[in-house]
Formats: sequence, structure tokens, C-alpha cells
Amino acid sequence: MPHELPKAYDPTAIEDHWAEYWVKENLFAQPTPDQNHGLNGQTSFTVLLPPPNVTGRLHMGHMLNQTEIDILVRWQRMSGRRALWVPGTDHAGIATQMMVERQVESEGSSRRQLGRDAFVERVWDWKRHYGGAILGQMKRLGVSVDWSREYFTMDEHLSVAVREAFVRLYEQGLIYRGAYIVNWCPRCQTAISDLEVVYDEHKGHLWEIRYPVIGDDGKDTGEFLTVATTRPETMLGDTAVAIHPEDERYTHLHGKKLRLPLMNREIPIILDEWVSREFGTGAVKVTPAHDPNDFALGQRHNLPSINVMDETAHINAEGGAYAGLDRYVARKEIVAHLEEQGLLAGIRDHVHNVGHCDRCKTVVEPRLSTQWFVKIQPLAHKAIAAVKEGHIRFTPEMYQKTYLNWMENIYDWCISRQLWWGHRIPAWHCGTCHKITVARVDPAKCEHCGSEQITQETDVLDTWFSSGLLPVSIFGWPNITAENRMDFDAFYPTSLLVTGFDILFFWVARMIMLSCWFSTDIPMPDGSPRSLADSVPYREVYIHALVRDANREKMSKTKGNVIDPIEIVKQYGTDAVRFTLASMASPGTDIAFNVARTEGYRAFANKIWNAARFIFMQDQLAENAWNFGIYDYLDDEDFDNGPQWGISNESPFEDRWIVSRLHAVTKEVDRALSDYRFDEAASAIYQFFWGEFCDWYLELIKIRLNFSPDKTQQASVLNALRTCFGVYEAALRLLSP
RNA sequence: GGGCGGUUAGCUCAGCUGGUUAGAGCGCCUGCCUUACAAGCAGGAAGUCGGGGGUUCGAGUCCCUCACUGCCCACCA
Repeated sequence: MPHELPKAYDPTAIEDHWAEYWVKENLFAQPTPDQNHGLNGQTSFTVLLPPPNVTGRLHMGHMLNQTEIDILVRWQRMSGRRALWVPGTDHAGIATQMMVERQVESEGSSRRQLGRDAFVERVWDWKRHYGGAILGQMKRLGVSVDWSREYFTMDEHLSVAVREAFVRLYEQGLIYRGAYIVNWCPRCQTAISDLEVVYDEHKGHLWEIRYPVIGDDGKDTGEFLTVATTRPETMLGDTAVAIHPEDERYTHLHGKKLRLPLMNREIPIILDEWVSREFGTGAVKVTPAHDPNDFALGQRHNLPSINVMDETAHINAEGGAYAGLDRYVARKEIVAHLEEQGLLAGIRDHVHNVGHCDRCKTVVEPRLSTQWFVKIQPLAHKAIAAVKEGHIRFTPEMYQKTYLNWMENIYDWCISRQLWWGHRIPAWHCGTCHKITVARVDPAKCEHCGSEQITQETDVLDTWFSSGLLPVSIFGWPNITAENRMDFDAFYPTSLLVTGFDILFFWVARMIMLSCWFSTDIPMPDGSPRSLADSVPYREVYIHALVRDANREKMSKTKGNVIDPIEIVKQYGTDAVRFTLASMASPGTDIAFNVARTEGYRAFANKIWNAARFIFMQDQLAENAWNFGIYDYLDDEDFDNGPQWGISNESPFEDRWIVSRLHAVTKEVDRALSDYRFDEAASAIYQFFWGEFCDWYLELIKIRLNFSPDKTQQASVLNALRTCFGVYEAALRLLSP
């Protein structure tokens, strides 16, 4: 029975063993509750893993996220709740398509050369091959998810949910299609949402261009109106110039027309109070097809829109002599030609924000194009109420403000993407009457004219449209049957969402809007209608920090400062890394990951190992212990319900002390975890185990061992050992075993 | 242009609703291979809590202000 343990803790072998065992036994599965017994009196604790992209490799952010969730899930499970943690992966539209495009290109082919069907098949291949990378890594790390419930956002039943959601919103008049200014990525050749545009400060120029004024006789008067622009190439699509109605410099030009240089087109001067008199020259060239402000102006003043660029941001046929040129080449030539013609009034240095595609960093081109949108106000309205009425609580609290502020100023959501990878929009265009048929199942003919000349919309949906539905779709919505009904009742609303603030709007906000909107049609278990309070996707949101490098720099491949969690884990062990993250996870600040801390916690793991070693090494006592039944005690099922101390008023002081300390620490850890204070929980455990249990209690035990050799004292010593085991075991439980 | 954080030991960070000599890890110094652990043990040095002002019997903790720093949001060409 005495154990020969190595002197130093080697995590690898032990972790490999247990990780494999946990997965094999699917130890953390939470099957659909029994039809008759429901949850059997237990309450549930449900968490969704923020689904990693299929393109990803596990990074420190995942590791932090999973460590926190795992701690909470295990803690709740130990507290007797039905803890369910659902894993899955996200198809990640653009990101994945880009990845596979690159692969295809490296083979000398291209996406278009392959064609849609073949390309999509390639992406599926790719997904099958690499898509499980992160989940595989998670398995090795031993996260306590229910692997039997693993999903992929393009699984059949989840795609059904996406389609249902789209059709319903359409039927409710909340999805519309139209030509509006969208953010267009010329590299990805798709529209992207406002959130997918990141702005960088750019030292550019403000070009001042003279537009000739035309007299009543149709000839140039010799006067000019000078406009200022940061994007001269867009002038090819100008359909007006706007000035402020009360700008006295230009009063005499009211009602006049201008000759658009290079294009020789007559354009009106319009008056609009939106124009700032202070900025630039006080005269704004108006390009409704290439600027959101100008688009709005165009709507107000009934101006035509001339789209002068194609989907690759090359000038199209509307650009006359410049057709075929890249936007920046065109800019250069246009500026040069203006200068030749004496129409360039000046060039100023100008610092302004330029939008880039979040994915590929290409400069975004605002561009008029026909897209699908969600009329978001009604959904936002509910999502605001859900939070304001306290049905969803944010931690840290300040994110509630951030959330509400965004939600209250929300714009319609552009959900269509000109991609091939994703959920294809369930809409069909009629070749005969040109109307649209939106349907749950592929229609055979146009619902308006009955024509069979229909073709499906080529666009796919924004990735976040499907992930926003996950809280309801993974539990069976919209097809709630007698079977999965129990699941929905038991686990929806989920208890908690743990995620980073970087997807607060992308995902958290969308989930709240979509889930609140769609879950209402599923009545409560007792048949009563579902209130807003029970429609929410989760009751709590815990937002954690970003993990940065030791110098507080964002980790990025280009900077080469990425700390690969798997490497660190290999070196120090999973527990050491997890303990580091937990201990550094204090609210409000980013985590500057410091390997020195991990070294310290590897030492802690070693300390725990050696405490066990000490206890097991008491050979002679262990033998006696066997006789005295201490191992029976350890085998006792009661032990599974927590150690029984056998502490009484007569017990030695140190026994009573350590047990009382254990209880206090347990309480402290409970408190800390219920406040999401992983750092405080970690610190309490660390201090207790090392500073009290090892430094004091085990030392006192040594003294007892040395000074109580006779039989009469044996019981006391054994009781001490029993307490050792007990505290040790309990401490391990605290560490979320 | 709005909004939100941060600024505490050499480094990375705690310090909850204001209350005894301001804490931890790593690092540093001194002494120890004491039969669980040198990834250890015993002990030690180290901070005018960003600057200034205020409230209070009492402030790292509340208020004002300044400075520096980071982040989010925003259609000024």
C-alpha cells in the first residue's frame, strides 16, 4: 500500500492519463433529463463554450476562457447541480474561406476556377481535416465539457434553425433587401458589417479641387467652387456639391451648377445644413454611391447615385477614361490630370481614420450595393429591456453600459456576404417576375407568378447570424419534440456566458437579440407563456480580459510574441498554466502573461505532490493505519460526500485548527467564485495549502510522529493522518480536481 | 469628438462597502541538501500607494483637478 512516488511532480504522464480517461468515459456528459423525473430535484447549470473558429489553433485567450468556465462548471457540479458545458465549433465564414482560398491558390488554382460547388467541397474537406484542432487540444487540457453534445454551426439541425430564423424575420418584415452603402472589402469581395471594419489613423492628404461654375448660358463663368476630399478618385461618381445654406461665402452660388472636372458632367450645388462650414473649404463633393454621408445627402436631395467601382475596387465603365484602373492608380492619375488642368487648388496633410477589413486589413471601400439587412430596432428593443429589467447581469458591471450604449445606437445589420462558405440565404429570385420567394424548404416555383425559372440567392449569411442562435438551436429550436423538450426545459436559459469583450457586440449582443426574439414561442414547462425573463439566452455574462504578453503587448503572429499555451503546458503542466491564468484574472485589466508566475505555480503543483508523498511515505504508520482502518475509511463511499473529520473538542489543537481553517477557506473560495474572483480563490487556496497546511500542519504532524511512538498515542497520530488525508483531499477538491 | 479603464515594492499584480505596523508571486540579500518538496526550508531588505488640492477623528480606499497610459465607440468630406 505505501506508495513510491517520484520526488518531483511530472505532470505530463499524469495529465495524459486522466485526460484520455475523462474523454473515453465521457465523464462530464449531461444526458437529456429523464422524461419522468426531469432534473430529479437538482437545478441545472448550463454554459456554452464560445465556439472556436474551425480555422483556429488554441491560444491563450481560449485557455483563459476555458480555464474560467471549467473552474465554474466543476465548482457548480461539486455543489450538486447538473452542470452542462456544451462544446462546438464555428464555421467562421470569411476566415475559413480565406484559409482555403490560399491553399487552393498555392496549388496554382483559384476559387473561381474551381467553381462554387467544388470549392465548398474543398472547405468541407479542410474542415474535416483541421477543424477539430482546438477541440482536440481542449481534450488534452481536460476541460469538463460534454463531448456527446459537440456541434458545428453548419450541422443539419443548426442550419435548419438558421433558415427558420431567417424566414420568420422575413415574414415579420424584419429582413429586407436593398441597395445601400455598405462596407465593401475589395480583397474578400464581399460586404462586411460595421463591426468588421477596424479604423486606423492614417496620415493622408486633403486634396482641394476646383469645380468650374457654370453660368445661366451654360458656359463656364470662370469662377470655381473648391471642394476638399480625401478620396479624389470618387469624384468620378459625384452627382452634386453641397454647401451650408447660410455660408455667406457661397450665397451667390445658390441654384448654380458646376462642371464636374474630368467627367464633364453638370452637377447641381445643393444646400444642406449637415455641411460644416469650418471643415476644408466648406464645400463637399457628393458621391452617393461611395460614402455613407453622401448617400444620405443623395436620398434627401433626390440625387442619382453613380457607382464607379467594381467589386475589386477598380474603376468601372462609369469612370470613363479611368475604367479598369485600381482605385489608387486612378487617384494618382486623377490628381495629376487635375493639376495639368489647373484645377488642383492645393494638397494638405490630413490625418484621418481609414477603415480596414478586420480579416485581411485591406482598406474598405464604402460602396453602394444590394444586400440583405435585419431591421434591428424591434430586436434591440427587447434586448435592451432584458438587460434593463435585470434579467441579464453583466460582470464587470461597466459592460452593461457599453452594451446598452451600443444597443441604443444600433444600425440595421447587414447580414449578407458575397461568400461561398456559410449558410446560403433561403431566397429565390424569379427570372420571370423578378420577385423574391423566401422559403423554409427549397421551392419549385415562384410564389408570386408560379414560374419555375427561379434561382437561389448566391449570398450566404454573416457567421454571427448562426452563432447568435446557438443558445436556442443547440437545444432543438425550432423543432421542439417530446424528446428534446426536456433538454430545453432543463437547460434553457443557460446560466452563464463567459467570454472576451472583443465579441461583446459581434456575438453577445446578437445572441441576446436573437434568442430573446425566438425563444418566446417555446412555452414554459408548465405550459405558461415564456416571459422575457425566461427568454434570455443566459442570466449572467462574465466578461474577461484579454491575455497579452509580458510587456502588455497584444499577442500577434507578426510581432512574434505569441505565447503558445500548448508549449507552456508541455513545459510546466496544465495545472500550472491554469493556476497562473486564474490568479491573474482580476477584473478590469488585461492579463500580462508572465511565465515567471507559471514557474511559481509549477512549484505549487510540486508542493501538492510532495505533501501527498509525505503522507504516503509514512510506511510504518500506513501499515498500522491499514489495521486501524484508515484505508477502509478512504474507500468508504461516505468519503465521496466529503471527508468525515472525526474532530471533537478533545482533538489536538492543530487538528481542530486546520479543519477550521479549511472550512474558512472553502467559504472564501465559494464567495470568490460567486463573484468571479478567480484571483482571490486561487490566492486563498495557495496561501492555505502552502502557508498553513504544509508549513504548519504537516510540520506539527512530524513532531507528533516523532514524539508519540508508543501505542497509546497511536490513535492520535492516526487521527492526525486521517485529518491530513481529509484536508489534502478537500484541498484538491478546492483546486477543482 | 464622446465613453470607459489603469497609474501601489526591481517586475507582474491584489488590496471588497474608508479604520490596527500596505499584501502576494517572481526577483534580490543572508543562512541551511533539517529523512515530503533546493520547483525546498528559516530569516531579511525593499513602496513619500502618479502629482496637487479637498472631505473626514482617520484615505491607497471618497470628491475635485492635473499628468501619463491603454481600450471602446463615432458618418465630418
